[in-house]
Amino acid sequence: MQALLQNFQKYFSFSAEEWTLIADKVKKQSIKRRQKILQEGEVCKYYSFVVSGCFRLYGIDDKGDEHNIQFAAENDWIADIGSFYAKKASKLYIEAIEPSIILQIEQQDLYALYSKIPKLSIAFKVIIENKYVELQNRVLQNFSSTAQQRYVSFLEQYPHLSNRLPNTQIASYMGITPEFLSKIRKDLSKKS
Amino acid sequence: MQALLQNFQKYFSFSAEEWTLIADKVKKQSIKRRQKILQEGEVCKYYSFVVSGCFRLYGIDDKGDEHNIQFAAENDWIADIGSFYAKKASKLYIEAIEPSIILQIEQQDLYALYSKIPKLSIAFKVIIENKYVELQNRVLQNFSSTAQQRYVSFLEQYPHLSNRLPNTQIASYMGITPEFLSKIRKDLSKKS
DNA sequence: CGCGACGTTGATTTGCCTCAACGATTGTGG
DNA sequence: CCACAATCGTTGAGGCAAATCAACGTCGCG
Repeated sequence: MQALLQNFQKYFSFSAEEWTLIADKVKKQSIKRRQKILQEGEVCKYYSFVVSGCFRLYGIDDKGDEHNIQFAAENDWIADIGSFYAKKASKLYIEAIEPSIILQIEQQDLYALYSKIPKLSIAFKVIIENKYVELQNRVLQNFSSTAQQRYVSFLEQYPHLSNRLPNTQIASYMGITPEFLSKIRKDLSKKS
Repeated sequence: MQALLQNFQKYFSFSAEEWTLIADKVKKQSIKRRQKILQEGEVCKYYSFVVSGCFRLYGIDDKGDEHNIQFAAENDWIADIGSFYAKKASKLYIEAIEPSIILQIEQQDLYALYSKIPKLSIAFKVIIENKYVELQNRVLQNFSSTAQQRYVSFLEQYPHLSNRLPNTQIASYMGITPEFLSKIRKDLSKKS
């Protein structure tokens, strides 16, 4: 719970009373490796804060291939935003890549807190703004760089992820096949 | 100004006093075709609401090629979110594709309004959530479909854009060359 | 131990790009 | 109002980045 508090206070300071209100609605969960906290067809009921471990948000296409949209490790948030806010059935999955501990808050509880603590809605606005900018940069990069360049900048941008994720997952995030990522890695090792 | 009010009230109802506060900070602008309201290196000072006309948000890569990130036509919002909130120099451009009329609000004015009218920050949170979901779907689609499939769904998803945008701009949005889009259009016309 | 996830390699194929050229349309300055 | 330039859409030949398919070795785990 301390982790959540510290993370929030990076953006905004909450009073003790405000903090009590929030903490009251937050539930701690232990999640096993490969366990899914969201499946296609379900409504995404929770916004989840990762205390420890690592998750991926992904979709499955018509051919049955998986495509990673986002990773979330320590101090990051994860949810299917579209499903969460519209209360619509999700087309995505959220799965633990490692054994993890998370804090979850339900949609209606979060909304209730928004009206009691306006600052909280701004905090969540900031969270999503940052994620939006990240996604936007990713779209731009996908359009303007080769897979090799994108892989190198992935390593630079997410060192805390790249040294613990299987290459299969990184390939899926980059939108390439694991085979091709393997070739990229080979080429890079030759160069140095 | 009526356009803005109607658009806002789709999400939230503001009182007359709240509305006065907001309207007071909003400036109307006429923008010519090809005129830029944001250039690389500038800080994005304004969140802009499109009353009439059409804009594109784009970046230029190392090779000098342009890549469209987003379009905004009537009743849509446009800004470089990253630059706007962090007050950092933008790497992007916003350009009018048609002669346009917009309503602009400055960053510090918007922030001041957030604290006076908490509902407003939630409204802007909703706006960005919707844009986030749109971007996320786009990333997924780019990974799982061919350019032809993506073009067909672009036509379906944005009929109000596809019938007024030059194909060059659509190609740039899709991340393909105009030449290849031309071939896709040819193939599609054969089929039907 | 045996199975499934993971990483790698090679041969072949394909989706899309590059470059070059050409009409048609638009728009703009003289 | 015309002439010329710029933008736009299209076509074709050739090339490259990445996918596909198949095979194989390794490792961790039930």
